[in-house]
Amino acid sequence: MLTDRQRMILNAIVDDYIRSAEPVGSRSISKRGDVGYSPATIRNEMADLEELGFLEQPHTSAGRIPSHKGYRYYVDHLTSSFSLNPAELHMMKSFFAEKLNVMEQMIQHTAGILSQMTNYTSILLGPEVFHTSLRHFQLLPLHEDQAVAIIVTSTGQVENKIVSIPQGVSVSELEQVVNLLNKKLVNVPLYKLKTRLYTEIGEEMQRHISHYEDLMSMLDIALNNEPDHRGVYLSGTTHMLNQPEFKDVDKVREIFELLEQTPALMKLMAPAPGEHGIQVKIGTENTHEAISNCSLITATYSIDGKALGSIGILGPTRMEYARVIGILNVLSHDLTKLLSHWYK
Amino acid sequence: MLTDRQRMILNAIVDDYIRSAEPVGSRSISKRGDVGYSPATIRNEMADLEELGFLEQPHTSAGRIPSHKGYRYYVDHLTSSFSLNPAELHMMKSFFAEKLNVMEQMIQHTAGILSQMTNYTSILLGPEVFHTSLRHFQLLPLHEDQAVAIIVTSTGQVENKIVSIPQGVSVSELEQVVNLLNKKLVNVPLYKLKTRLYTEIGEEMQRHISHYEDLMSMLDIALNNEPDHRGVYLSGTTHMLNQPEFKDVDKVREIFELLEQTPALMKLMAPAPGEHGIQVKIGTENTHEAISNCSLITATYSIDGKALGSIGILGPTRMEYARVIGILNVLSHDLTKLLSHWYK
DNA sequence: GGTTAGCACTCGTTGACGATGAGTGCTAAC
DNA sequence: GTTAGCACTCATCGTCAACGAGTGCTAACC
Repeated sequence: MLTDRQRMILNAIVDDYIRSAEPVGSRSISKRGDVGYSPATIRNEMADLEELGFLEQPHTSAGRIPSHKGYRYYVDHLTSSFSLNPAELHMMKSFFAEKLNVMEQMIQHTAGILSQMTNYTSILLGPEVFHTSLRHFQLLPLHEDQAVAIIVTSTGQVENKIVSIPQGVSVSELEQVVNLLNKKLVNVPLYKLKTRLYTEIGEEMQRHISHYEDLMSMLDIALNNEPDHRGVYLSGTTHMLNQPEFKDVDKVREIFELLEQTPALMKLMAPAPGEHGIQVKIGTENTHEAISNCSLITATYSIDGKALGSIGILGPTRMEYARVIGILNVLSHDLTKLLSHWYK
Repeated sequence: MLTDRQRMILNAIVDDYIRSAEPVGSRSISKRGDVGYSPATIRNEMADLEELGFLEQPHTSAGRIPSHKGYRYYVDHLTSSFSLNPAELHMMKSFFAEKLNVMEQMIQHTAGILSQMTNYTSILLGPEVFHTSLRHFQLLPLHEDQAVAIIVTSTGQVENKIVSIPQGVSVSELEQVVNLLNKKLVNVPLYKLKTRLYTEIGEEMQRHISHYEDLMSMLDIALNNEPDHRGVYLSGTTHMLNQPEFKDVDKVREIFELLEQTPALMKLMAPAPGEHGIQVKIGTENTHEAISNCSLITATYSIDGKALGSIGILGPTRMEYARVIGILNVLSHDLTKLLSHWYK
C-alpha cells in the first residue's frame, strides 16, 4: 500500500511530532539524516501521503502532522519490540515490591477526604519525612558502567536504583565516595540528604576525587529516589484548575513543581514554633514565589501530644477560609484520634 | 483601628470576591442589601481602605480586590464558628469509616506506578465496577425534610448519604418509591444504576407519584454516591498539563469531567469482545468527544484466565506508543500474577 | 524518470491602533 | 455626613498591516 520511502517518511514525521508537538516541515525531515532526500522530494511524498489520508495540514503554510489514520498505520507497523530497558524494568519491580503500610494508607485516605470536601489541593506530610534518616548507603557495580545504589533508612526500608557510572571513575574511587557518604550522611533526615550532599560532601569530594561533576550528578540521581517523596501525600491537585486565577497553565505547572519538592514543602508546612492550632499563611506570607497568590492553611496531627506531621490545604488567596478552617479542624483531630487508637 | 462600617464593607468585599473572583465595584456592594449605603459613600470608604492597605486596585478603572493584609484582617476577625453542617460532618465520618481493602490498595498502587513511568494519566477499572450490583436500597427519614439513603452492595459494602426530602412528599409515597427501586434495581450493576433509574423507574414513577421531578433529583443524588466511583482508580492526571496540546485549561477540564463519570469510562475501556491483548484507540476511534484528540491504550488483567478489569493509559494522540505499550504489557501481566498469587 | 533548486504564494502570528464601557474620583447639592 | 452627576482612566476587543515559515509548482539536472 505504501512504498518503503513513504513508510520511512511517515515514521520520521510521527517520531518528530511525538517529540516536538509541532507540525513538521519537509526541511527538518531532510535534515534528520536517516532520510537521504532533499526537502523538495520529501514535499512531494508528503503531498501524496496527505492525499492518502495519513497526514494533515493544520493550515496551508504549516508543516504536516499525522492524522489519526497516520498514527494507526504507525502503531500497526511498530517494529520495535516494546522492550523496556533494564533500568525501567528494575524501577517497576521495585515499585511493586514496596510494602503497603497501614498508616500510609490512612494518611493518603485522609488527604483524599480533605481535598474532596474542600475542593482545594490537600497536602499531608507523614511522620516519616520528619523522622526517617539514612542508615546506610551502598553502591554495587553491575557492569562496566552501571551500578545499583542502595539506600537503607532508619525505618528499615530499602530503596534501590540503577545509575550509570561516569566514564573513567575507578572502583577504588567509588569506594572512597561511598565511605565518605556513609561517614557524613548517616543519621541525616532523608529530606535533607540532597542539600547536605552539595554543602558538605561536595567540598570534600572536589578535593580528593576526579570527575567530580559527573559523580555528583550520579549521586544526585541516586539520592533523588523515592525516599525523598516518601511521606508526602497530595490529593485533589486538579481542583486547582477550577479556579479562574489558575487559568494560566504555566502558573499551575510552577505550583505542581513546587509540590514535588519535598524540602520546599517541608519548609512551607513546618509549624511555627510554639504554635499548635491552625495556621493561615496568606499570599506572600508564604516564602515561596510560586504560591505568592495562594493561601496555605495548615494544622498538625499527633500521637500522645507529640506532633507527628502536618496537614494542609492549598488554594487561591481567594479561599473559603471559614469553611476550610472548620474542616481542617475536625479532620486533624480525627486523624490524631485515629492514629492514637491504631497504635495503642 | 477600623470603624464598624469599614469592617462591614471590607467583609462584604472579601466575601464577594471569594465568590466571584472578580474585582468588586462600589455599586455591587451597595446592591447587596446588608450594607445600606450608596455607591458613592462606599467608594469613599473603599478609597480609605485602600490607603490603609486593605484593598488593592488591579487598575484604575476596575473594582477593588482584597490585599493580603485585607485577607489577613478578614481571617483574624472571622466570626462564624467554623462549624460544619450536619451533612458535611456525616460525609466526613462515613469517609473515615470506609474500609481499606488490600486489593483496592494494590490496584491504586499500580495506577501510581503506571502514571509515574509513562508520564501520562493512568486509569484502572477494578473488578468491582463490573461485578458489584445493588443488593438493597433503603431510605430512613431523619427529620421532616432529611433522610439517609442506604445502599447495600452485593459485596456487602454499605454506603449511606444524607439527602433532602422534597417538600410535600408523604411518607407513604417515599415507601412506594423505595419499594419500586428495590423491585426494579436489585441485582443491577452499580455503574448502571443511574441510567436505569431514568429509563425504567422514571416512567413508572411519573405515573403514580407526585413531585416526580424533585424526587428524581433526590434519588439521583442518593445513587450518585461513592459506589459509582468505587473501583475507578486514576493517577497522574496532572501529567496532562505538561502536554502542549492541553495548554487550554477548558479542554483539560472537559477531560477531567469525563474521567469522573464511571459509566462513560467503562464504555471507553471495555475490552472489545474476543480481544485479549493490548488495544490502542486513537483519536476519534474513542467514542467520546472530549478525548477526540487523545489516544487510549488499554489492556486487561485477570485471575485464572477470567478477565477482572481494565488498565489503561490516556494521553495525547501524539503519544510514545512503543514505550507505553511495552510498559502496559509488563504491568498488566504483573498485576495478573500478583492478584492470582494473592488470592490463592 | 526520478531528484532537486528556485520562486511566487498562502496564511497564521504578532504588534499597533481606535472604539467601547465599567468603574472610579471629585465636586456640588442635599 | 451622605448622595447624585460627570469627566476621566484604562483594560478589553476587534481590525489591520507587516512578517515569515513552509508550501506547491516549474524547470533544470543526473
